[in-house]
Amino acid sequence: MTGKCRLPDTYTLIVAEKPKAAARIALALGGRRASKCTYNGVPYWILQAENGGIVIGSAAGHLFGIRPLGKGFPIFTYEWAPRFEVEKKSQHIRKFYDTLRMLAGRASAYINACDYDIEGSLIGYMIIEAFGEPRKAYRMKFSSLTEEELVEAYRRVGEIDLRMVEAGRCRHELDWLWGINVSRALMLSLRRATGQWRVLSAGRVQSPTLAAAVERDMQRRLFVPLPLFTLKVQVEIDGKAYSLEYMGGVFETRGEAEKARSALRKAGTLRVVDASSRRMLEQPPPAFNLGDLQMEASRIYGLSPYKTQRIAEQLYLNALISYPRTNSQKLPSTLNYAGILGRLKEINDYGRLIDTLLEETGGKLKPRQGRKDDPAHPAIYPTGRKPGKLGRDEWRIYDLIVRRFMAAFSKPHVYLRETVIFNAAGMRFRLSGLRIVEEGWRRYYYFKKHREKVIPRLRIGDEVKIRKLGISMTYTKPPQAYTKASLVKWMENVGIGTEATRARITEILFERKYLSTGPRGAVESTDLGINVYGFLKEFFPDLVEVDLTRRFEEYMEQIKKGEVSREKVLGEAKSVLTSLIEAFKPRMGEAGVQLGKSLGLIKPVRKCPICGKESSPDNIYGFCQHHSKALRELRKAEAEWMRRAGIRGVRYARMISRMSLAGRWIREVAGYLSSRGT
DNA sequence: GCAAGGTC
Ligand SMILES: [Zn+2]
Repeated sequence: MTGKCRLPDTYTLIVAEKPKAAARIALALGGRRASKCTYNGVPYWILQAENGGIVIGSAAGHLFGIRPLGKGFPIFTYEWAPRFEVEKKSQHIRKFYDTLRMLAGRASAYINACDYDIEGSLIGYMIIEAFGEPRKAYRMKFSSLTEEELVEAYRRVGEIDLRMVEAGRCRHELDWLWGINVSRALMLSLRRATGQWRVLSAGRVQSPTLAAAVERDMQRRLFVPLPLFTLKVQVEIDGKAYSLEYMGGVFETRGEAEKARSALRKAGTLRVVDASSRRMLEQPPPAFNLGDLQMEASRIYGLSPYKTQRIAEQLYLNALISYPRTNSQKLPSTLNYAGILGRLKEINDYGRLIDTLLEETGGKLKPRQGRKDDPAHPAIYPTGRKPGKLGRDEWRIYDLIVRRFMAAFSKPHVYLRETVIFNAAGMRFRLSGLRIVEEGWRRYYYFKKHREKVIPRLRIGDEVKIRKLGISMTYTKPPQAYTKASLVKWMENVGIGTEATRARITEILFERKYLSTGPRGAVESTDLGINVYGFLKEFFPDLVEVDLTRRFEEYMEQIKKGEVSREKVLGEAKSVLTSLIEAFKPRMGEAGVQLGKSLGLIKPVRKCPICGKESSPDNIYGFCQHHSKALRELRKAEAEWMRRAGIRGVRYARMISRMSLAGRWIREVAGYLSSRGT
């Protein structure tokens, strides 16, 4: 270390959460006077201010983690230790750790400048506690990394936020206590019953997510479609055929549909009672937050949310896009939009499009802002830096972000919704057309298809002849399957996990083989998943509820306000866990047998003739519990099928067994019954 | 080996 990289005799060490933030802080406080240095490849900055030296170093997220003290179950003893000692995969942390230790050794004061939330407070404090002196610690508070805000935050640097630190520690420790203990309960149960060891897990975020996925999949597997009838009316206008939509919806029974059809047949013609055209505006979508990006990448390219996230993180590290782990749909007003668009013009694909955008807006660049916000980061936007060679999927994600950014400045998409309403025999029918007036933002972000449909001009009083008239039988539809992306969206909507963890945590459920994906990315539950969910609901019901996160959040708020101590909250959690575990222990083996059976490790006493799993004692065919349930659902729906369509018995069973809309267990049971003629 | 949360 010579010259500009020699540490000043006295200096304040500013600890940032990540190198990119450290760079922004150095730039804001020192401008060109800040010298960038490296130690083991980790950057830090030195600058001389009026009131002494400043050194800016960086963490890389959490440098400390929890490890158990001792063995066994339950386990309530643990300690905080360097991350690279706790997790093998965290070796890259070491060089950040070493650099901060080196920088902290000779500092005379410390400023925690990590993100202003409980995690950031903890990250910075643990470093200062380990390498420095908490008595000389201060806190910088800011919600964005703009120069003005950083300068102001430094000027107003305050006392260290010990309560925030306590809340952060408490959150980690609570998650650890619940997660590790209940995961061990699962694994020990299985081992007690089968002698086998296998990784199983449960946690505050993953388990409610498992519950949501299993519940939805069960509804689908047990779904019996019911018949519905609609009128199919085709008219001829100027020699062209058009299909009309019956505005009364659907008929439940064939009888009602037939009555309507004969009335219509008698009328023979339809009279136009209303013809209108409505101008519709579709506002531009706001710039992406991570969840929206993951949803769109899944919808358009079939990319999993985790893959999308990893790509976005890489684009961010290559300075092509802003910070991606954000919930915000808002672009900062301080951003130089014209500058970014000007640089994006250099990229072939966007040159002409950006010309159009600048012309269209007349240079007035005001983005559409979304509703969702984030305490520390704006929506995702391109930096304008020209990308090198990107892979196919990398380009796709980058392109989505750029186009969505452009679209945010554009005008509404305008179209005409044309509607003609017909009447005959007291029934109403509709013919709808769509004409695009102005492409607007869809010119830039064209991934949502909008099809034009031309319909003839008609006036009130016009009569048209019915050309074809029929009844078609349709069916009620099962609830939509989750995809990985919609499961992540579900987590976002109920407020569990964070941008950084949601996709990763859903992947854990697939890794554990609790869930799998079927056709078109449909999330399906496995037998193991269903049984792990059953286990948790029975012995640790708190853990499958989203509400546990709400309770955690309330505790953290109370700790932040100083209304309750970390020790008190942890003490309560331990006592709740202790009593749940005491109730669970005597039934550990029995619970393990269920898990063992779901994995095929324990032979059933009596086999379900359909799937070979353990028979349910109350079922005359010897079906397992799932197929017994399916049988009950099938019987329940039979009366309804008879009433609506006059179908029952073997014909009913045969029909259902071939319907792809019917749930899998339902089809299997129907197939079994129809092959036996019952 | 088990969680969830930071970031590389
Ligand atoms: Zn079965």
